[in-house]
Amino acid sequence: MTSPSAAARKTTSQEAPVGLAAALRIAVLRLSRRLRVERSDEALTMSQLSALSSLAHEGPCSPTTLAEVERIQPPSMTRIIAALEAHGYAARAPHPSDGRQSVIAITPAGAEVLEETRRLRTAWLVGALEELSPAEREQLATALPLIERLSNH
Amino acid sequence: MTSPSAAARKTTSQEAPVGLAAALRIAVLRLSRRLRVERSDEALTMSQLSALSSLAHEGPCSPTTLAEVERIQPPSMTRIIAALEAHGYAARAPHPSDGRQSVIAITPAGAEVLEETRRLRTAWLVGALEELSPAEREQLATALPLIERLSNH
DNA sequence: TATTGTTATACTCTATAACTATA
DNA sequence: TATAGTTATAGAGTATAACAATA
Repeated sequence: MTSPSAAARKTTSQEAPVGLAAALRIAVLRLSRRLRVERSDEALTMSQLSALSSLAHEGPCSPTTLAEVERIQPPSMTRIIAALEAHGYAARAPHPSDGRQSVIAITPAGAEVLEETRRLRTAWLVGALEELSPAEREQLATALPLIERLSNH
Repeated sequence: MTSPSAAARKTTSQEAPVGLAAALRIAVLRLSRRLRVERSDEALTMSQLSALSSLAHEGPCSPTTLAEVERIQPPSMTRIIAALEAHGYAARAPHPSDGRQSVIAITPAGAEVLEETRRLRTAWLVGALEELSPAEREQLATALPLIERLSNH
């Protein structure tokens, strides 16, 4: 299905939006493939960058909390944090009162690389977005919170 | 970044839509995670289903053509086709005039499972979409072709 | 020589199960 | 006993490099 949007649009206002679901699934798969390929720098992977971004947003928190925010399992987060620590972009401290927990915090280097990587990493996507018209970018921005709501369903 | 849409909207109509790019990247990563998790049946993976869908859309074609349509490298497509053949959902025939090429075609069983899996696989997403209003689904359907254009950039 | 496709290998991302340490 | 986190292991998905067969 090279262009599933026709089927998507057809069923939009119907009661069971199966066509829209199928088209969205494929569109998201393909764009995520492209985004993985188009990371030119080798510093941070997408998952690491997303976790670092969440860490900046949440403030210092436990690995489990971060796993919940990222909607992955704790063992997966263990590996991501290990990579961020190895790069010096996150630091671990013991929890003041609960010896089982760790507190993960973003480092100044992490905050710096986050800002810089955001610029570099999104360069391809920015280039692609610049080929859309302002009105089309507005349509995309309108749809983004809807996609976020789907992820939280 | 739990809700990047505010930043996204803010920069939408500016010349360099960096905020929109960053938000879209994260939204796509998270929704693709959810979609991977929410495949309850174990019959076909997302990549296999997408390839089978492309095969149905393109008609019989070579592995290289299919790899180009799916925007992955030929060795990756080799594995996907092998899985589809093992399931009996795709069949391989020699090219009539070029001995180097194979012609891959979807089988009746493949077409059947494609239709059935589409229904089952998208059940979660359909459920999520049904919590949007018809107007919001319309907004999403409007944005979908834009996402497709980004993937083809 | 150029093209098609496969095999070999490696890396990322993620999961579940089992374990340790602490509460 | 329950919770936080790690380690061990496995599987999907993808890539590059090297190869074989054919044009």
